[in-house]
Amino acid sequence: MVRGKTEMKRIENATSRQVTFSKRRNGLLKKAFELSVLCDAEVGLVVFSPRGRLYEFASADSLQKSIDRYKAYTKDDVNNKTVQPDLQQVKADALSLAKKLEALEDSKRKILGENLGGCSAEELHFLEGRIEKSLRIIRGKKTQLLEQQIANLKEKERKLLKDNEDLRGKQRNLEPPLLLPPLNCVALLQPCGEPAPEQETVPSEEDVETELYIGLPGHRCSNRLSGQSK
Amino acid sequence: MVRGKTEMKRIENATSRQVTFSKRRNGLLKKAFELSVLCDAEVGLVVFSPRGRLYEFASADSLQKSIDRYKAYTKDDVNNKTVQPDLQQVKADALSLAKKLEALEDSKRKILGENLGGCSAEELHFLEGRIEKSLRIIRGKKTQLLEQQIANLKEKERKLLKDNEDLRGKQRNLEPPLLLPPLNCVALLQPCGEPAPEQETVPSEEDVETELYIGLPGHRCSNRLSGQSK
DNA sequence: ACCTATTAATAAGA
DNA sequence: TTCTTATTAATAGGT
Repeated sequence: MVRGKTEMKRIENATSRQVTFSKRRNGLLKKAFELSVLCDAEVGLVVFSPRGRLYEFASADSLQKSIDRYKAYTKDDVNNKTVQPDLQQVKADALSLAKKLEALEDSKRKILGENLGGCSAEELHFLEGRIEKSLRIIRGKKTQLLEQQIANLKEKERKLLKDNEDLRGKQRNLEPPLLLPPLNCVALLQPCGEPAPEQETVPSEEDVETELYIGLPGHRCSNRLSGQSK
Repeated sequence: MVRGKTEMKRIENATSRQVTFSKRRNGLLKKAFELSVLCDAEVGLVVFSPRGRLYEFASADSLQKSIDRYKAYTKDDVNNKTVQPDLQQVKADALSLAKKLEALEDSKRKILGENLGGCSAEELHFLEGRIEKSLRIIRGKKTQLLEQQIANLKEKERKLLKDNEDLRGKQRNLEPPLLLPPLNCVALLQPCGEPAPEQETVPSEEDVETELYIGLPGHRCSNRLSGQSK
Protein backbone atom coordinates (compact mmCIF):
# COMPACT_ATOMS: atom_id res chain seq x y z
CA MET A 1 0.00 0.00 0.00
CA VAL A 2 2.85 2.34 0.53
CA ARG A 3 6.46 2.97 -0.30
CA GLY A 4 6.46 0.53 -3.13
CA LYS A 5 3.54 -1.80 -3.50
CA THR A 6 3.53 -4.90 -1.41
CA GLU A 7 3.00 -8.11 -3.24
CA MET A 8 -0.05 -10.02 -2.14
CA LYS A 9 1.78 -12.97 -0.76
CA ARG A 10 3.07 -14.11 2.55
CA ILE A 11 5.71 -11.76 3.88
CA GLU A 12 8.81 -13.87 4.21
CA ASN A 13 10.69 -11.77 6.71
CA ALA A 14 9.34 -12.82 10.08
CA THR A 15 9.91 -9.48 11.72
CA SER A 16 8.18 -7.37 9.15
CA ARG A 17 5.44 -9.96 8.97
CA GLN A 18 4.86 -9.49 12.67
CA VAL A 19 4.96 -5.72 12.42
CA THR A 20 2.61 -5.70 9.48
CA PHE A 21 0.33 -8.06 11.32
CA SER A 22 0.04 -5.67 14.24
CA LYS A 23 -0.67 -2.71 12.05
CA ARG A 24 -3.10 -4.33 9.73
CA ARG A 25 -4.88 -6.15 12.51
CA ASN A 26 -5.57 -2.83 14.15
CA GLY A 27 -6.62 -1.39 10.83
CA LEU A 28 -8.99 -4.27 10.23
CA LEU A 29 -10.54 -4.04 13.67
CA LYS A 30 -11.03 -0.34 13.20
CA LYS A 31 -12.67 -0.81 9.83
CA ALA A 32 -14.94 -3.46 11.27
CA PHE A 33 -15.98 -1.10 14.01
CA GLU A 34 -16.59 1.75 11.58
CA LEU A 35 -18.71 -0.39 9.32
CA SER A 36 -20.88 -1.49 12.20
CA VAL A 37 -21.42 2.04 13.43
CA LEU A 38 -21.82 3.91 10.17
CA CYS A 39 -24.05 1.37 8.52
CA ASP A 40 -25.78 -0.15 11.48
CA ALA A 41 -24.52 -3.61 10.59
CA GLU A 42 -23.67 -6.50 12.86
CA VAL A 43 -20.04 -7.43 12.46
CA GLY A 44 -18.14 -10.29 14.02
CA LEU A 45 -14.44 -10.81 13.46
CA VAL A 46 -11.85 -13.25 14.71
CA VAL A 47 -8.18 -13.15 13.89
CA PHE A 48 -5.61 -15.72 14.91
CA SER A 49 -2.03 -14.59 14.65
CA PRO A 50 0.46 -17.03 13.14
CA ARG A 51 1.51 -17.79 16.69
CA GLY A 52 -2.04 -18.63 17.62
CA ARG A 53 -3.02 -15.58 19.58
CA LEU A 54 -6.64 -14.51 19.27
CA TYR A 55 -7.97 -11.08 18.46
CA GLU A 56 -11.66 -10.45 18.09
CA PHE A 57 -14.28 -7.85 17.47
CA ALA A 58 -18.02 -7.96 17.78
CA SER A 59 -20.48 -5.17 17.32
CA ALA A 60 -23.17 -7.23 18.99
CA ASP A 61 -23.20 -7.85 22.70
CA SER A 62 -20.84 -10.73 22.22
CA LEU A 63 -19.11 -12.56 19.47
CA GLN A 64 -20.95 -15.68 20.52
CA LYS A 65 -24.17 -13.93 19.67
CA SER A 66 -22.98 -13.24 16.16
CA ILE A 67 -21.78 -16.79 15.85
CA ASP A 68 -25.18 -18.02 16.87
CA ARG A 69 -26.80 -15.77 14.35
CA TYR A 70 -24.43 -17.10 11.74
CA LYS A 71 -25.33 -20.65 12.66
CA ALA A 72 -28.99 -19.86 12.49
CA TYR A 73 -28.51 -18.21 9.15
CA THR A 74 -26.71 -21.20 7.71
CA LYS A 75 -29.54 -23.43 8.93
CA ASP A 76 -27.71 -25.24 11.56
CA ASP A 77 -27.48 -28.98 11.47
CA VAL A 78 -25.24 -29.37 14.45
CA ASN A 79 -27.19 -32.19 16.07
CA ASN A 80 -25.86 -34.51 13.47
CA LYS A 81 -24.08 -37.21 15.34
CA THR A 82 -22.81 -40.12 13.34
CA VAL A 83 -20.56 -42.89 14.47
CA GLN A 84 -17.08 -42.05 15.54
CA PRO A 85 -14.63 -44.36 13.76
CA ASP A 86 -11.60 -43.35 15.76
CA LEU A 87 -11.01 -39.77 16.55
CA GLN A 88 -7.44 -40.32 17.68
CA GLN A 89 -6.58 -42.03 14.46
CA VAL A 90 -8.09 -39.38 12.26
CA LYS A 91 -6.38 -36.67 14.23
CA ALA A 92 -3.06 -38.41 13.89
CA ASP A 93 -3.62 -38.68 10.17
CA ALA A 94 -4.39 -35.03 9.93
CA LEU A 95 -1.29 -34.16 11.89
CA SER A 96 0.88 -36.29 9.70
CA LEU A 97 -0.60 -34.75 6.61
CA ALA A 98 -0.03 -31.29 7.96
CA LYS A 99 3.62 -32.09 8.58
CA LYS A 100 4.07 -33.45 5.12
CA LEU A 101 2.39 -30.39 3.72
CA GLU A 102 4.70 -28.10 5.58
CA ALA A 103 7.78 -29.98 4.42
CA LEU A 104 6.57 -29.91 0.86
CA GLU A 105 5.83 -26.24 1.03
CA ASP A 106 9.31 -25.57 2.28
CA SER A 107 10.81 -27.68 -0.42
CA LYS A 108 8.82 -25.92 -3.11
CA ARG A 109 9.73 -22.53 -1.76
CA LYS A 110 13.39 -23.41 -1.96
CA ILE A 111 13.06 -24.73 -5.45
CA LEU A 112 11.47 -21.45 -6.40
CA GLY A 113 14.35 -19.58 -4.87
CA GLU A 114 12.42 -18.24 -1.92
CA ASN A 115 13.48 -18.50 1.65
CA LEU A 116 16.99 -19.77 0.94
CA GLY A 117 18.26 -18.46 4.21
CA GLY A 118 19.49 -21.66 5.80
CA CYS A 119 20.91 -23.35 2.74
CA SER A 120 24.50 -24.52 2.56
CA ALA A 121 26.54 -24.12 -0.58
CA GLU A 122 26.13 -27.83 -1.28
CA GLU A 123 22.39 -27.61 -0.95
CA LEU A 124 22.30 -24.65 -3.29
CA HIS A 125 24.43 -26.49 -5.77
CA PHE A 126 22.07 -29.42 -5.66
CA LEU A 127 19.08 -27.16 -6.14
CA GLU A 128 20.78 -25.49 -9.05
CA GLY A 129 21.40 -28.77 -10.79
CA ARG A 130 17.88 -29.95 -10.19
CA ILE A 131 16.42 -26.78 -11.58
CA GLU A 132 18.68 -26.64 -14.59
CA LYS A 133 17.53 -30.09 -15.46
CA SER A 134 13.94 -29.06 -15.02
CA LEU A 135 14.48 -26.05 -17.19
CA ARG A 136 15.89 -28.20 -19.93
CA ILE A 137 12.93 -30.55 -19.75
CA ILE A 138 10.39 -27.77 -19.74
CA ARG A 139 12.03 -25.95 -22.59
CA GLY A 140 12.20 -29.13 -24.56
CA LYS A 141 8.55 -29.80 -23.99
CA LYS A 142 7.65 -26.25 -24.87
CA THR A 143 9.66 -26.34 -28.05
CA GLN A 144 8.03 -29.58 -28.97
CA LEU A 145 4.58 -28.15 -28.38
CA LEU A 146 5.30 -25.01 -30.33
CA GLU A 147 6.75 -26.96 -33.19
CA GLN A 148 3.66 -29.10 -33.21
CA GLN A 149 1.51 -26.00 -33.33
CA ILE A 150 3.55 -24.60 -36.16
CA ALA A 151 3.26 -27.83 -38.05
CA ASN A 152 -0.48 -27.79 -37.57
CA LEU A 153 -0.72 -24.24 -38.77
CA LYS A 154 1.37 -24.95 -41.79
CA GLU A 155 -0.80 -27.90 -42.60
CA LYS A 156 -3.89 -25.73 -42.30
CA GLU A 157 -2.31 -23.09 -44.46
CA ARG A 158 -1.48 -25.64 -47.06
CA LYS A 159 -5.04 -26.91 -47.11
CA LEU A 160 -6.46 -23.43 -47.33
CA LEU A 161 -4.17 -22.53 -50.16
CA LYS A 162 -5.22 -25.62 -51.94
CA ASP A 163 -8.92 -24.94 -51.42
CA ASN A 164 -8.36 -21.42 -52.52
CA GLU A 165 -6.68 -22.59 -55.62
CA ASP A 166 -9.42 -25.06 -56.37
CA LEU A 167 -12.09 -22.41 -55.95
CA ARG A 168 -10.27 -20.01 -58.16
CA GLY A 169 -9.98 -22.64 -60.80
CA LYS A 170 -13.69 -23.40 -60.70
CA GLN A 171 -14.60 -19.77 -60.86
CA ARG A 172 -12.41 -19.19 -63.81
CA ASN A 173 -14.12 -22.00 -65.58
CA LEU A 174 -17.57 -20.50 -64.92
CA GLU A 175 -16.97 -16.88 -65.91
CA PRO A 176 -16.03 -15.29 -69.20
CA PRO A 177 -12.29 -14.76 -69.24
CA LEU A 178 -12.60 -10.96 -69.44
CA LEU A 179 -14.60 -10.65 -66.25
CA LEU A 180 -11.70 -11.25 -64.02
CA PRO A 181 -12.22 -12.94 -60.73
CA PRO A 182 -12.70 -10.24 -58.03
CA LEU A 183 -9.45 -10.85 -56.31
CA ASN A 184 -9.38 -7.28 -55.06
CA CYS A 185 -12.29 -7.97 -52.77
CA VAL A 186 -9.91 -9.79 -50.61
CA ALA A 187 -7.42 -6.95 -50.74
CA LEU A 188 -10.03 -4.43 -49.61
CA LEU A 189 -10.68 -6.35 -46.46
CA GLN A 190 -7.17 -5.85 -45.24
CA PRO A 191 -6.52 -3.52 -42.32
CA CYS A 192 -6.20 0.03 -43.63
CA GLY A 193 -3.11 0.58 -41.52
CA GLU A 194 -1.01 -1.54 -43.75
CA PRO A 195 0.41 0.11 -46.85
CA ALA A 196 -1.66 -2.01 -49.18
CA PRO A 197 0.83 -4.71 -50.10
CA GLU A 198 1.77 -3.39 -53.47
CA GLN A 199 -1.62 -3.55 -55.12
CA GLU A 200 -1.37 -6.03 -57.81
CA THR A 201 -2.10 -3.93 -60.84
CA VAL A 202 -4.90 -6.20 -61.88
CA PRO A 203 -7.48 -4.91 -59.37
CA SER A 204 -7.18 -1.23 -60.24
CA GLU A 205 -7.76 -2.03 -63.86
CA GLU A 206 -10.95 -3.66 -62.81
CA ASP A 207 -12.10 -0.56 -61.02
CA VAL A 208 -11.92 1.34 -64.25
CA GLU A 209 -14.06 -1.23 -65.89
CA THR A 210 -16.67 -1.17 -63.19
CA GLU A 211 -19.48 0.48 -65.03
CA LEU A 212 -19.20 -1.95 -67.77
CA TYR A 213 -19.57 -4.79 -65.43
CA ILE A 214 -22.57 -6.94 -65.97
CA GLY A 215 -22.04 -9.87 -63.69
CA LEU A 216 -23.06 -9.46 -60.08
CA PRO A 217 -23.09 -5.72 -59.28
CA GLY A 218 -24.55 -6.22 -55.84
CA HIS A 219 -21.49 -8.03 -54.69
CA ARG A 220 -19.16 -5.51 -56.11
CA CYS A 221 -20.99 -2.63 -54.47
CA SER A 222 -21.19 -4.02 -51.02
CA ASN A 223 -17.60 -4.95 -51.14
CA ARG A 224 -16.52 -1.52 -52.13
CA LEU A 225 -18.60 0.04 -49.40
CA SER A 226 -17.21 -2.10 -46.70
CA GLY A 227 -13.87 -0.91 -47.85
CA GLN A 228 -14.88 2.74 -47.57
CA SER A 229 -16.57 2.67 -44.23
CA LYS A 230 -13.43 2.90 -42.27
CA MET B 1 -12.32 9.58 5.32
CA VAL B 2 -12.84 11.73 2.30
CA ARG B 3 -14.35 14.91 1.03
CA GLY B 4 -14.98 16.15 4.49
CA LYS B 5 -14.62 13.69 7.32
CA THR B 6 -17.55 11.52 8.08
CA GLU B 7 -18.68 11.52 11.61
CA MET B 8 -18.46 8.20 13.34
CA LYS B 9 -22.13 7.69 13.79
CA ARG B 10 -24.92 5.97 11.99
CA ILE B 11 -25.48 7.48 8.56
CA GLU B 12 -29.02 8.81 8.66
CA ASN B 13 -29.72 8.90 4.95
CA ALA B 14 -30.83 5.38 4.09
CA THR B 15 -29.54 5.45 0.55
CA SER B 16 -26.09 6.62 1.32
CA ARG B 17 -26.01 4.25 4.26
CA GLN B 18 -26.71 1.41 1.88
CA VAL B 19 -24.11 2.62 -0.61
CA THR B 20 -21.53 3.09 2.07
CA PHE B 21 -22.33 -0.33 3.42
CA SER B 22 -21.59 -1.93 0.08
CA LYS B 23 -18.35 -0.09 -0.37
CA ARG B 24 -17.06 -0.53 3.13
CA ARG B 25 -18.15 -4.14 3.32
CA ASN B 26 -16.06 -4.87 0.26
CA GLY B 27 -13.20 -2.92 1.70
CA LEU B 28 -13.39 -4.83 4.95
CA LEU B 29 -13.51 -8.19 3.22
CA LYS B 30 -10.52 -7.21 1.13
CA LYS B 31 -8.56 -6.09 4.15
CA ALA B 32 -9.41 -9.31 5.94
CA PHE B 33 -8.16 -11.28 2.99
CA GLU B 34 -4.95 -9.28 2.74
CA LEU B 35 -4.21 -9.70 6.41
CA SER B 36 -4.60 -13.43 6.15
CA VAL B 37 -2.35 -13.70 3.13
CA LEU B 38 0.37 -11.23 4.04
CA CYS B 39 0.69 -12.28 7.64
CA ASP B 40 -0.27 -15.91 7.43
CA ALA B 41 -3.08 -15.33 9.93
CA GLU B 42 -6.42 -17.07 10.22
CA VAL B 43 -9.22 -14.59 9.79
CA GLY B 44 -12.94 -15.17 10.11
CA LEU B 45 -15.48 -12.45 9.47
CA VAL B 46 -19.24 -12.23 9.45
CA VAL B 47 -21.27 -9.18 8.53
CA PHE B 48 -25.01 -8.86 8.71
CA SER B 49 -26.44 -5.99 6.75
CA PRO B 50 -29.13 -3.92 8.44
CA ARG B 51 -31.64 -5.88 6.42
CA GLY B 52 -30.23 -9.13 7.75
CA ARG B 53 -28.30 -10.34 4.77
CA LEU B 54 -25.13 -12.28 5.58
CA TYR B 55 -21.66 -11.68 4.17
CA GLU B 56 -18.74 -13.71 5.34
CA PHE B 57 -15.06 -14.32 4.88
CA ALA B 58 -12.81 -17.06 6.13
CA SER B 59 -9.18 -17.62 5.35
CA ALA B 60 -9.43 -21.14 6.70
CA ASP B 61 -11.21 -23.82 4.77
CA SER B 62 -14.48 -22.77 6.30
CA LEU B 63 -15.79 -20.21 8.66
CA GLN B 64 -17.04 -23.02 10.83
CA LYS B 65 -13.46 -24.06 11.34
CA SER B 66 -12.50 -20.62 12.58
CA ILE B 67 -15.52 -20.57 14.82
CA ASP B 68 -14.48 -23.89 16.29
CA ARG B 69 -11.02 -22.60 16.83
CA TYR B 70 -12.47 -19.57 18.52
CA LYS B 71 -14.54 -21.78 20.78
CA ALA B 72 -11.55 -23.91 21.59
CA TYR B 73 -9.53 -20.83 22.33
CA THR B 74 -12.10 -19.41 24.67
CA LYS B 75 -12.11 -22.77 26.43
CA ASP B 76 -15.64 -23.17 27.42
CA ASP B 77 -15.07 -26.88 27.62
CA VAL B 78 -12.72 -28.92 29.78
CA ASN B 79 -15.64 -29.51 32.06
CA ASN B 80 -18.55 -29.47 29.69
CA LYS B 81 -19.37 -31.52 26.68
CA THR B 82 -19.37 -28.66 24.20
CA VAL B 83 -17.54 -28.89 21.00
CA GLN B 84 -15.97 -32.23 21.18
CA PRO B 85 -13.12 -32.04 18.69
CA ASP B 86 -15.86 -33.16 16.35
CA LEU B 87 -14.89 -36.10 14.27
CA GLN B 88 -16.59 -34.68 11.21
CA GLN B 89 -14.49 -31.61 11.43
CA VAL B 90 -11.25 -33.49 11.89
CA LYS B 91 -12.08 -35.74 8.99
CA ALA B 92 -12.85 -32.75 6.86
CA ASP B 93 -9.56 -31.23 7.88
CA ALA B 94 -7.70 -34.36 6.94
CA LEU B 95 -9.42 -34.51 3.61
CA SER B 96 -8.64 -30.90 2.92
CA LEU B 97 -5.03 -31.41 3.86
CA ALA B 98 -4.79 -34.42 1.61
CA LYS B 99 -6.13 -32.40 -1.28
CA LYS B 100 -3.72 -29.58 -0.66
CA LEU B 101 -0.91 -32.07 -0.44
CA GLU B 102 -1.83 -33.58 -3.75
CA ALA B 103 -2.05 -30.21 -5.43
CA LEU B 104 1.28 -29.17 -4.03
CA GLU B 105 2.91 -32.38 -5.11
CA ASP B 106 1.60 -31.90 -8.59
CA SER B 107 2.82 -28.34 -8.65
CA LYS B 108 6.26 -29.34 -7.46
CA ARG B 109 6.47 -32.13 -9.98
CA LYS B 110 5.73 -29.71 -12.75
CA ILE B 111 8.29 -27.27 -11.50
CA LEU B 112 10.81 -30.07 -11.53
CA GLY B 113 9.89 -30.91 -15.08
CA GLU B 114 8.09 -34.11 -14.30
CA ASN B 115 4.62 -35.00 -15.40
CA LEU B 116 4.26 -32.19 -17.90
CA GLY B 117 1.75 -34.14 -19.92
CA GLY B 118 -1.24 -31.87 -19.65
CA CYS B 119 0.54 -28.55 -19.86
CA SER B 120 -0.30 -25.98 -22.47
CA ALA B 121 2.40 -23.96 -24.15
CA GLU B 122 1.40 -20.96 -22.03
CA GLU B 123 1.71 -22.97 -18.86
CA LEU B 124 5.11 -24.20 -19.90
CA HIS B 125 6.19 -20.69 -20.70
CA PHE B 126 5.11 -19.57 -17.28
CA LEU B 127 6.95 -22.43 -15.62
CA GLU B 128 10.04 -21.59 -17.59
CA GLY B 129 10.02 -17.99 -16.45
CA ARG B 130 9.45 -18.97 -12.88
CA ILE B 131 12.29 -21.42 -12.92
CA GLU B 132 14.69 -19.12 -14.67
CA LYS B 133 14.06 -16.60 -11.96
CA SER B 134 14.63 -19.22 -9.33
CA LEU B 135 17.84 -20.30 -10.96
CA ARG B 136 19.12 -16.75 -10.96
CA ILE B 137 18.31 -16.39 -7.30
CA ILE B 138 19.91 -19.66 -6.33
CA ARG B 139 23.02 -19.02 -8.37
CA GLY B 140 23.32 -15.59 -6.85
CA LYS B 141 23.02 -17.00 -3.38
CA LYS B 142 25.52 -19.71 -4.15
CA THR B 143 28.04 -17.32 -5.58
CA GLN B 144 27.64 -15.15 -2.56
CA LEU B 145 28.26 -18.08 -0.24
CA LEU B 146 31.28 -19.27 -2.16
CA GLU B 147 32.76 -15.81 -2.25
CA GLN B 148 32.31 -15.60 1.47
CA GLN B 149 34.10 -18.89 1.90
CA ILE B 150 36.93 -17.72 -0.29
CA ALA B 151 37.22 -14.53 1.67
CA ASN B 152 37.37 -16.51 4.88
CA LEU B 153 40.06 -18.78 3.52
CA LYS B 154 42.13 -15.87 2.34
CA GLU B 155 41.86 -14.27 5.70
CA LYS B 156 43.03 -17.48 7.32
CA GLU B 157 45.90 -17.72 4.88
CA ARG B 158 46.94 -14.20 5.65
CA LYS B 159 46.97 -14.88 9.34
CA LEU B 160 48.95 -18.06 8.92
CA LEU B 161 51.50 -16.32 6.77
CA LYS B 162 51.84 -13.64 9.35
CA ASP B 163 52.30 -16.13 12.15
CA ASN B 164 54.77 -17.94 10.01
CA GLU B 165 56.74 -14.80 9.46
CA ASP B 166 56.69 -13.82 13.08
CA LEU B 167 58.02 -17.23 13.99
CA ARG B 168 60.74 -16.94 11.39
CA GLY B 169 61.75 -13.58 12.70
CA LYS B 170 62.14 -14.92 16.17
CA GLN B 171 64.05 -17.88 14.89
CA ARG B 172 66.47 -15.66 13.02
CA ASN B 173 67.15 -13.67 16.08
CA LEU B 174 68.05 -16.84 17.88
CA GLU B 175 70.18 -18.52 15.22
CA PRO B 176 73.50 -17.56 13.60
CA PRO B 177 72.98 -15.40 10.47
CA LEU B 178 74.65 -17.97 8.20
CA LEU B 179 71.77 -20.37 8.52
CA LEU B 180 69.64 -18.72 5.91
CA PRO B 181 66.00 -18.21 6.58
CA PRO B 182 63.94 -20.65 4.48
CA LEU B 183 62.04 -18.05 2.58
CA ASN B 184 61.15 -20.40 -0.22
CA CYS B 185 58.91 -22.33 2.14
CA VAL B 186 56.52 -19.47 1.98
CA ALA B 187 56.50 -19.41 -1.77
CA LEU B 188 55.54 -23.06 -1.78
CA LEU B 189 52.42 -22.28 0.15
CA GLN B 190 50.97 -20.32 -2.71
CA PRO B 191 48.22 -21.92 -4.77
CA CYS B 192 50.00 -23.77 -7.54
CA GLY B 193 47.34 -22.71 -10.03
CA GLU B 194 48.38 -19.11 -9.95
CA PRO B 195 51.38 -18.18 -12.05
CA ALA B 196 53.36 -16.84 -9.10
CA PRO B 197 52.60 -13.10 -9.34
CA GLU B 198 55.73 -12.08 -11.17
CA GLN B 199 58.07 -12.05 -8.24
CA GLU B 200 58.90 -8.44 -7.78
CA THR B 201 62.54 -8.19 -8.53
CA VAL B 202 63.25 -6.34 -5.33
CA PRO B 203 62.94 -9.39 -3.16
CA SER B 204 65.39 -11.37 -5.21
CA GLU B 205 67.91 -8.58 -4.89
CA GLU B 206 67.39 -8.63 -1.23
CA ASP B 207 68.05 -12.31 -1.24
CA VAL B 208 71.47 -11.57 -2.55
CA GLU B 209 72.09 -8.95 0.03
CA THR B 210 70.71 -10.96 2.87
CA GLU B 211 74.01 -12.04 4.28
CA LEU B 212 75.37 -8.57 4.36
CA TYR B 213 72.46 -7.01 6.02
CA ILE B 214 72.90 -5.88 9.55
CA GLY B 215 69.94 -3.75 10.45
CA LEU B 216 66.65 -5.25 11.54
CA PRO B 217 66.25 -8.45 9.58
CA GLY B 218 62.95 -9.30 11.18
CA HIS B 219 61.25 -6.18 9.86
CA ARG B 220 62.62 -6.51 6.42
CA CYS B 221 61.30 -10.00 6.22
CA SER B 222 57.83 -9.26 7.38
CA ASN B 223 57.58 -6.33 5.00
CA ARG B 224 58.53 -8.40 2.10
CA LEU B 225 56.05 -11.03 3.01
CA SER B 226 53.12 -8.73 3.29
CA GLY B 227 54.01 -7.54 -0.16
CA GLN B 228 53.92 -11.05 -1.48
CA SER B 229 50.70 -12.15 0.06
CA LYS B 230 48.59 -10.74 -2.72
C1' DA C 1 -21.48 1.66 -12.36
C1' DC C 2 -17.66 5.14 -12.83
C1' DC C 3 -14.93 9.41 -11.35
C1' DT C 4 -11.94 12.11 -8.45
C1' DA C 5 -10.73 15.08 -4.63
C1' DT C 6 -9.52 14.06 -0.28
C1' DT C 7 -8.60 11.53 3.75
C1' DA C 8 -6.94 7.11 5.68
C1' DA C 9 -3.86 3.37 5.88
C1' DT C 10 0.42 1.88 6.08
C1' DA C 11 5.63 0.24 4.69
C1' DA C 12 9.91 1.54 5.81
C1' DG C 13 12.90 3.55 8.68
C1' DA C 14 14.28 5.75 13.16
C1' DT D 1 6.50 -0.40 20.48
C1' DT D 2 5.70 4.07 18.92
C1' DC D 3 6.74 8.09 15.87
C1' DT D 4 7.51 10.00 11.31
C1' DT D 5 7.16 10.27 6.53
C1' DA D 6 6.38 9.16 1.74
C1' DT D 7 3.25 6.93 -0.88
C1' DT D 8 -0.53 4.07 -2.04
C1' DA D 9 -5.31 2.74 -0.95
C1' DA D 10 -9.96 3.67 0.37
C1' DT D 11 -13.75 6.11 -0.25
C1' DA D 12 -17.61 10.24 0.06
C1' DG D 13 -19.98 12.69 -2.83
C1' DG D 14 -21.07 13.32 -7.57
C1' DT D 15 -22.33 11.94 -12.32
